Amino acid sequence: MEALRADMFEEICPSSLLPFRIGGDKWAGMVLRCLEDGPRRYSELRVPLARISPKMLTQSLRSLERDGFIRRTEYAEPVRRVTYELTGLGRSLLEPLRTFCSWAEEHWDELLDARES
Amino acid sequence: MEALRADMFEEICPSSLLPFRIGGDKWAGMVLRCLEDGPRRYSELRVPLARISPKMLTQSLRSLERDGFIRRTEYAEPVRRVTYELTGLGRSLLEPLRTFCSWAEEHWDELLDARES
DNA sequence: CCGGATCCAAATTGATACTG
DNA sequence: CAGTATCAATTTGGATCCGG
Repeated sequence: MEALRADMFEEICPSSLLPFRIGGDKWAGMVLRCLEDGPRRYSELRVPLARISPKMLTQSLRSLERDGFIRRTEYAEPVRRVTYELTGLGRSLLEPLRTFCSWAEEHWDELLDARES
Repeated sequence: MEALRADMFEEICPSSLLPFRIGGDKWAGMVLRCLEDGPRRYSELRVPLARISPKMLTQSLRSLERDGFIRRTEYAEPVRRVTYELTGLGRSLLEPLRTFCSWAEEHWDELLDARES
Protein backbone atom coordinates (compact mmCIF):
# COMPACT_ATOMS: atom_id res chain seq x y z
CA MET A 1 0.00 0.00 0.00
CA GLU A 2 2.07 2.88 -1.24
CA ALA A 3 -0.27 5.80 -0.94
CA LEU A 4 -3.78 6.33 0.26
CA ARG A 5 -6.01 6.23 -2.75
CA ALA A 6 -9.64 7.16 -2.61
CA ASP A 7 -10.92 4.07 -4.36
CA MET A 8 -8.83 1.63 -2.42
CA PHE A 9 -11.56 -0.28 -0.70
CA GLU A 10 -14.33 0.66 -2.97
CA GLU A 11 -16.59 -1.68 -4.82
CA ILE A 12 -15.07 -4.97 -5.86
CA CYS A 13 -11.71 -5.28 -4.23
CA PRO A 14 -10.18 -8.32 -2.56
CA SER A 15 -9.61 -6.76 0.79
CA SER A 16 -13.06 -5.29 0.88
CA LEU A 17 -14.56 -8.69 0.27
CA LEU A 18 -12.75 -9.90 3.31
CA PRO A 19 -13.00 -7.32 5.99
CA PHE A 20 -12.23 -9.25 9.11
CA ARG A 21 -13.33 -8.20 12.50
CA ILE A 22 -11.60 -7.96 15.78
CA GLY A 23 -13.95 -8.19 18.67
CA GLY A 24 -16.99 -7.17 16.73
CA ASP A 25 -15.52 -4.35 14.71
CA LYS A 26 -16.36 -4.63 11.07
CA TRP A 27 -13.91 -2.04 9.80
CA ALA A 28 -10.94 -2.84 11.99
CA GLY A 29 -9.04 -4.77 9.35
CA MET A 30 -9.17 -2.05 6.78
CA VAL A 31 -8.26 0.60 9.28
CA LEU A 32 -5.18 -1.38 10.29
CA ARG A 33 -4.15 -1.80 6.68
CA CYS A 34 -4.38 1.94 6.18
CA LEU A 35 -1.91 2.42 8.99
CA GLU A 36 0.66 -0.06 7.81
CA ASP A 37 2.92 2.55 6.26
CA GLY A 38 3.03 4.81 9.28
CA PRO A 39 0.98 7.26 11.30
CA ARG A 40 -2.07 8.83 9.68
CA ARG A 41 -4.34 11.64 10.64
CA TYR A 42 -8.06 11.20 11.06
CA SER A 43 -8.80 13.08 7.87
CA GLU A 44 -6.22 11.07 5.95
CA LEU A 45 -7.95 7.88 6.95
CA ARG A 46 -11.22 9.17 5.63
CA VAL A 47 -9.86 9.23 2.10
CA PRO A 48 -9.24 5.51 1.52
CA LEU A 49 -12.04 4.62 3.90
CA ALA A 50 -14.54 6.87 2.21
CA ARG A 51 -17.30 4.32 2.72
CA ILE A 52 -17.10 4.58 6.48
CA SER A 53 -19.09 7.29 8.17
CA PRO A 54 -17.11 9.51 10.52
CA LYS A 55 -19.00 7.97 13.35
CA MET A 56 -17.96 4.42 12.53
CA LEU A 57 -14.39 5.45 11.87
CA THR A 58 -14.19 7.06 15.27
CA GLN A 59 -15.76 4.05 16.88
CA SER A 60 -13.40 1.71 15.13
CA LEU A 61 -10.37 3.76 16.09
CA ARG A 62 -11.47 3.90 19.71
CA SER A 63 -12.02 0.20 19.78
CA LEU A 64 -8.64 -0.54 18.25
CA GLU A 65 -7.00 1.81 20.70
CA ARG A 66 -8.76 0.21 23.62
CA ASP A 67 -7.56 -3.20 22.54
CA GLY A 68 -3.98 -2.07 22.12
CA PHE A 69 -3.66 -2.27 18.34
CA ILE A 70 -3.15 1.41 17.69
CA ARG A 71 -1.96 4.48 19.53
CA ARG A 72 -3.62 7.86 19.35
CA THR A 73 -1.50 10.97 19.64
CA GLU A 74 -2.72 14.51 19.92
CA TYR A 75 -0.32 17.32 19.13
CA ALA A 76 -0.58 20.75 20.66
CA GLU A 77 -0.10 22.82 17.57
CA PRO A 78 -1.72 25.93 16.19
CA VAL A 79 -3.85 23.79 13.92
CA ARG A 80 -5.21 20.72 15.62
CA ARG A 81 -3.54 17.47 14.71
CA VAL A 82 -4.28 13.92 15.79
CA THR A 83 -2.50 10.88 14.46
CA TYR A 84 -3.05 7.17 14.72
CA GLU A 85 -0.33 4.58 14.40
CA LEU A 86 0.11 0.88 14.91
CA THR A 87 1.51 -0.47 18.14
CA GLY A 88 3.71 -3.55 18.21
CA LEU A 89 0.66 -5.68 18.72
CA GLY A 90 -1.09 -4.00 15.83
CA ARG A 91 1.89 -4.47 13.57
CA SER A 92 2.04 -8.15 14.43
CA LEU A 93 -1.49 -8.48 13.12
CA LEU A 94 -0.47 -7.29 9.69
CA GLU A 95 1.07 -10.61 8.81
CA PRO A 96 -2.06 -12.72 9.23
CA LEU A 97 -3.99 -9.92 7.58
CA ARG A 98 -1.79 -10.02 4.54
CA THR A 99 -2.05 -13.77 4.38
CA PHE A 100 -5.74 -13.22 4.03
CA CYS A 101 -5.44 -10.61 1.37
CA SER A 102 -3.04 -12.76 -0.63
CA TRP A 103 -5.52 -15.56 -0.47
CA ALA A 104 -8.26 -13.26 -1.69
CA GLU A 105 -6.20 -12.04 -4.62
CA GLU A 106 -5.21 -15.54 -5.57
CA HIS A 107 -8.75 -16.87 -5.54
CA TRP A 108 -10.39 -13.77 -6.86
CA ASP A 109 -11.68 -15.32 -10.05
CA GLU A 110 -13.14 -18.32 -8.31
CA LEU A 111 -14.91 -16.02 -5.91
CA LEU A 112 -16.51 -14.03 -8.66
CA ASP A 113 -17.51 -17.18 -10.52
CA ALA A 114 -19.21 -18.63 -7.48
CA ARG A 115 -21.08 -15.42 -6.86
CA GLU A 116 -22.51 -15.34 -10.34
CA SER A 117 -24.09 -18.75 -10.33
CA MET B 1 -9.87 -29.51 15.90
CA GLU B 2 -10.40 -33.10 16.81
CA ALA B 3 -14.01 -33.24 17.87
CA LEU B 4 -16.89 -30.84 18.11
CA ARG B 5 -17.01 -29.67 21.67
CA ALA B 6 -19.83 -27.62 23.03
CA ASP B 7 -17.65 -24.94 24.57
CA MET B 8 -15.37 -24.54 21.62
CA PHE B 9 -16.18 -21.00 20.71
CA GLU B 10 -17.64 -19.98 23.97
CA GLU B 11 -16.58 -17.12 26.11
CA ILE B 12 -12.93 -16.21 25.96
CA CYS B 13 -11.38 -18.19 23.19
CA PRO B 14 -8.86 -17.02 20.61
CA SER B 15 -10.87 -17.90 17.59
CA SER B 16 -13.99 -16.33 18.98
CA LEU B 17 -12.15 -13.07 19.51
CA LEU B 18 -11.32 -13.10 15.87
CA PRO B 19 -14.34 -14.15 13.94
CA PHE B 20 -13.62 -12.90 10.48
CA ARG B 21 -16.24 -12.22 7.94
CA ILE B 22 -16.64 -13.06 4.32
CA GLY B 23 -18.88 -10.70 2.52
CA GLY B 24 -20.67 -9.49 5.60
CA ASP B 25 -21.07 -12.77 7.38
CA LYS B 26 -20.01 -12.61 10.98
CA TRP B 27 -20.04 -16.31 11.71
CA ALA B 28 -18.55 -17.61 8.49
CA GLY B 29 -15.08 -18.19 9.89
CA MET B 30 -16.24 -20.31 12.76
CA VAL B 31 -18.58 -22.29 10.59
CA LEU B 32 -15.75 -23.10 8.22
CA ARG B 33 -13.54 -24.20 11.07
CA CYS B 34 -16.23 -26.55 12.24
CA LEU B 35 -16.19 -28.21 8.86
CA GLU B 36 -12.48 -28.70 8.59
CA ASP B 37 -12.53 -32.34 9.63
CA GLY B 38 -15.23 -33.39 7.21
CA PRO B 39 -18.95 -33.13 6.51
CA ARG B 40 -21.24 -32.20 9.36
CA ARG B 41 -24.96 -32.16 9.78
CA TYR B 42 -26.90 -29.08 10.68
CA SER B 43 -27.53 -30.29 14.20
CA GLU B 44 -23.90 -31.22 14.66
CA LEU B 45 -22.88 -27.68 13.86
CA ARG B 46 -25.21 -26.34 16.49
CA VAL B 47 -23.19 -27.99 19.23
CA PRO B 48 -19.89 -26.10 18.91
CA LEU B 49 -21.72 -23.05 17.61
CA ALA B 50 -24.19 -22.94 20.44
CA ARG B 51 -24.09 -19.16 20.53
CA ILE B 52 -25.54 -18.82 17.06
CA SER B 53 -29.25 -18.81 16.65
CA PRO B 54 -30.62 -21.32 14.14
CA LYS B 55 -31.60 -18.42 11.96
CA MET B 56 -28.09 -17.03 11.73
CA LEU B 57 -26.58 -20.46 11.25
CA THR B 58 -28.87 -21.09 8.33
CA GLN B 59 -28.14 -17.70 6.91
CA SER B 60 -24.43 -18.21 7.27
CA LEU B 61 -24.57 -21.64 5.65
CA ARG B 62 -26.63 -20.32 2.74
CA SER B 63 -24.23 -17.48 2.22
CA LEU B 64 -21.19 -19.74 2.30
CA GLU B 65 -22.88 -22.07 -0.13
CA ARG B 66 -23.77 -19.25 -2.46
CA ASP B 67 -20.17 -18.07 -2.48
CA GLY B 68 -18.80 -21.51 -3.18
CA PHE B 69 -17.11 -22.27 0.14
CA ILE B 70 -19.30 -25.15 1.17
CA ARG B 71 -21.56 -27.72 -0.45
CA ARG B 72 -24.94 -28.73 0.90
CA THR B 73 -26.16 -32.27 0.37
CA GLU B 74 -29.58 -33.61 1.15
CA TYR B 75 -30.04 -37.35 1.44
CA ALA B 76 -33.26 -39.13 0.64
CA GLU B 77 -33.50 -41.32 3.66
CA PRO B 78 -36.28 -42.31 6.02
CA VAL B 79 -34.94 -39.84 8.54
CA ARG B 80 -34.05 -36.53 7.04
CA ARG B 81 -30.36 -35.82 6.69
CA VAL B 82 -28.51 -32.80 5.35
CA THR B 83 -24.77 -32.36 5.44
CA TYR B 84 -22.44 -29.51 4.80
CA GLU B 85 -18.84 -29.86 3.67
CA LEU B 86 -16.04 -27.68 2.43
CA THR B 87 -15.41 -27.27 -1.26
CA GLY B 88 -11.89 -26.86 -2.62
CA LEU B 89 -12.27 -23.13 -2.32
CA GLY B 90 -13.46 -23.43 1.24
CA ARG B 91 -10.60 -25.70 2.15
CA SER B 92 -8.12 -23.25 0.71
CA LEU B 93 -9.42 -20.66 3.14
CA LEU B 94 -8.47 -22.78 6.11
CA GLU B 95 -4.82 -21.86 5.84
CA PRO B 96 -5.24 -18.10 6.24
CA LEU B 97 -7.82 -18.80 8.90
CA ARG B 98 -5.39 -20.89 10.88
CA THR B 99 -2.73 -18.23 10.51
CA PHE B 100 -5.13 -15.95 12.27
CA CYS B 101 -5.92 -18.35 15.03
CA SER B 102 -2.24 -19.01 15.64
CA TRP B 103 -1.68 -15.32 15.90
CA ALA B 104 -4.50 -15.00 18.39
CA GLU B 105 -3.19 -17.80 20.55
CA GLU B 106 0.31 -16.38 20.49
CA HIS B 107 -0.80 -12.91 21.48
CA TRP B 108 -3.54 -13.96 23.79
CA ASP B 109 -2.00 -12.53 26.94
CA GLU B 110 -1.27 -9.19 25.35
CA LEU B 111 -4.84 -9.00 24.16
CA LEU B 112 -6.23 -9.59 27.60
CA ASP B 113 -3.82 -7.10 29.14
CA ALA B 114 -4.82 -4.39 26.70
CA ARG B 115 -8.48 -5.03 27.36
CA GLU B 116 -8.13 -4.61 31.07
CA SER B 117 -6.51 -1.21 31.05
C1' DC C 1 -10.91 24.04 8.26
C1' DC C 2 -9.96 19.61 11.72
C1' DG C 3 -11.62 15.99 14.59
C1' DG C 4 -14.97 14.44 16.09
C1' DA C 5 -20.16 14.09 18.72
C1' DT C 6 -25.22 13.78 18.34
C1' DC C 7 -29.54 12.45 16.53
C1' DC C 8 -32.37 9.61 13.92
C1' DA C 9 -33.43 6.20 10.30
C1' DA C 10 -32.34 1.72 8.38
C1' DA C 11 -30.28 -2.63 8.34
C1' DT C 12 -28.53 -6.61 10.97
C1' DT C 13 -28.70 -9.83 14.62
C1' DG C 14 -30.66 -12.44 18.17
C1' DA C 15 -34.12 -15.30 21.12
C1' DT C 16 -37.82 -18.00 21.07
C1' DA C 17 -41.51 -20.57 19.25
C1' DC C 18 -43.20 -23.29 15.81
C1' DT C 19 -43.48 -26.43 11.42
C1' DG C 20 -42.98 -30.07 7.39
C1' DC D 1 -34.04 -33.23 11.95
C1' DA D 2 -33.54 -29.16 9.61
C1' DG D 3 -34.92 -25.50 9.37
C1' DT D 4 -38.99 -20.86 9.32
C1' DA D 5 -41.62 -17.26 11.34
C1' DT D 6 -42.01 -13.64 14.30
C1' DC D 7 -40.70 -9.94 16.94
C1' DA D 8 -37.31 -7.54 20.00
C1' DA D 9 -32.71 -5.73 20.49
C1' DT D 10 -28.48 -4.31 18.73
C1' DT D 11 -25.61 -2.39 15.19
C1' DT D 12 -24.81 0.57 11.31
C1' DG D 13 -25.04 4.38 8.37
C1' DG D 14 -26.09 9.35 7.02
C1' DA D 15 -26.59 13.80 7.90
C1' DT D 16 -25.90 17.35 10.63
C1' DC D 17 -23.89 19.96 14.34
C1' DC D 18 -20.10 21.63 17.27
C1' DG D 19 -15.84 23.29 19.81
C1' DG D 20 -11.15 24.88 19.02
